[in-house]
Amino acid sequence: MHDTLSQTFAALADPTRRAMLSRLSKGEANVSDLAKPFLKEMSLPGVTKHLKVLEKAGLIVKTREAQWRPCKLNGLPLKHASHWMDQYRQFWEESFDRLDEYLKTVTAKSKVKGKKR
Amino acid sequence: MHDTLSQTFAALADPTRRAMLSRLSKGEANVSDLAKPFLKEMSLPGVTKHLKVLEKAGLIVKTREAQWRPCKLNGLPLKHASHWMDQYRQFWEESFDRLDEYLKTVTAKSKVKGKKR
DNA sequence: ACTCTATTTAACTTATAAGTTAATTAACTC
DNA sequence: GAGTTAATTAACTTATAAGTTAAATAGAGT
Repeated sequence: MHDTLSQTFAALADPTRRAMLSRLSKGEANVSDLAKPFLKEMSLPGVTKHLKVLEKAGLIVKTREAQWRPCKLNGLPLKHASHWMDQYRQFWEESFDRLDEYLKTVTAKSKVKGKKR
Repeated sequence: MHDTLSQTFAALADPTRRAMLSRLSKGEANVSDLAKPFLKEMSLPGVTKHLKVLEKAGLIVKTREAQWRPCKLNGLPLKHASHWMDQYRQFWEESFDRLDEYLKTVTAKSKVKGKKR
């Protein structure tokens, strides 16, 4: 699937990539900076691949500076993802449960009323 | 990767599954209800598999009612995902760009100052 | 028990993701 | 131009995801 939202979520569905974004939220970093915390678990080309996924998803922007490739975070895809999630906010906010409970109570009461109590 | 956040994002990284969640945000639905919009593009077992992914990610809860399996949306994983994203909010909100611009201006000015203008 | 509807499981294929090592490109330094 | 550092590409392996068809299970209704 190559729709934008799917690409964004797919890119976020990996702890290594999320850690890279977290690092970038503290400021620009080049590839070897970003790789450093992972080189015990992973090869450098492995890191490059993760960065490619993030770049294709538009979550990072890679520029050129001599032999380095400074990367910076781009929030736009996160904005879209976050807005998509907002439509479900009622399903995790406490007020929803309360409203739900309230509506159930009301419905129950009107049923009793309908029975000419 | 079987960490919770990865599972959530992976489950969301598919338009069919997101459409199913959207349907469930309008109320409970059983498997065939959920399947209906996709049966031109996909077989029923295909649908079942998508629902399993959503269920394992905790995004839906499946119950039993005779031969039907009513599903309902569970917002908790979305809550966690949304909170995770919040740490990046500054990267998509306009105020960030402004702060960024402001800081650049300040820096530029102090450089001039440093030159004993 | 037979049958119909709803849903899942099994077994399989194909595509994609995630990782590797080895080789290559790019830009710098001496 | 030889060597060094930074990063990527190529070629490959292995694991997982996404889909299929065919068979099986679950629960009614007759």
